[in-house]
Amino acid sequence: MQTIQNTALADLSLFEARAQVLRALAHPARLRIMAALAEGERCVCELQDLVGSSLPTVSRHLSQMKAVGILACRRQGTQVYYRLLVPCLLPALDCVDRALRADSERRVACCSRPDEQGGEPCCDA
Amino acid sequence: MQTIQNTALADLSLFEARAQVLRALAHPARLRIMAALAEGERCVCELQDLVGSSLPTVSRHLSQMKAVGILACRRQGTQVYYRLLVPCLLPALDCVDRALRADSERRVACCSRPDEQGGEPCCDA
DNA sequence: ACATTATTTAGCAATTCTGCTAAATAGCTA
DNA sequence: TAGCTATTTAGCAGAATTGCTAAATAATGT
Repeated sequence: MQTIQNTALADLSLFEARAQVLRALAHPARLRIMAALAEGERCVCELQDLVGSSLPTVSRHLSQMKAVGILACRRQGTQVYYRLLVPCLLPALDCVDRALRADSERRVACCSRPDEQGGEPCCDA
Repeated sequence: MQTIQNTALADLSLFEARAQVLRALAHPARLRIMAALAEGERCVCELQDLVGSSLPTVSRHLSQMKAVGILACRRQGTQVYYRLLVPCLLPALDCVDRALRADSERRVACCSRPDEQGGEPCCDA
């Protein structure tokens, strides 16, 4: 019997694990941190300047990313330097940007009519 | 100047917009849906069987993904078929899987010592 | 030991997300 | 029109996330 879920789709924990990684990325401050770490390791205080939140908040963002294995850190004196462990995430985020561009073009294409005499809805239901 | 148009990603900073797309992915049910739609469009009822939640819940997951522009839908009779709009997200998710594998290997490598006489912490602080 | 700097942890209030049921809407057919 | 199926919307309660301040920990130097 061949249902939709007989490939990798049936594996429950895989999807949960993927979701955890994505949640660890899905925050503007954490994405800002990712972009900074793309250029090399940074200590927590440098990252605080970047994201502009309180230091404990930045520290927790870093912990969340470290907990799912996308960052690592090393201590040097009193400072802790974080670095990116999964470089392929950067091109993956590029795809997110492509999605954003495609979406905004689509909105312009279907919503920019001078007068609104049209009967059908702007985008598909 | 822009029309008021609905939403989501139009007037946000780049990092906020990216985060919204990632949040739209960061749920096991939605990732399951993504995997199914990788093989072609599916109607809502098929996807309900796949994720096993109530129909309204599945519908809302789909709306969330559509709101950020990664899915689109078309109506055929009483059914609504959803499809993937941003195929490059699939290899991007592969990178997430690589991150997961790397993380689990790292845990094995640093935590599997027969006896725990070691003084230093298992992984870096 | 004490002080200083850098970072993390605890704990709290506010917000957001999730999944449900009930009700509304959309399209089809008799 | 009414009746039927498929889907969406509304509204609620419970859970998770966020950002803060205050307190704890870590490494270093006096």
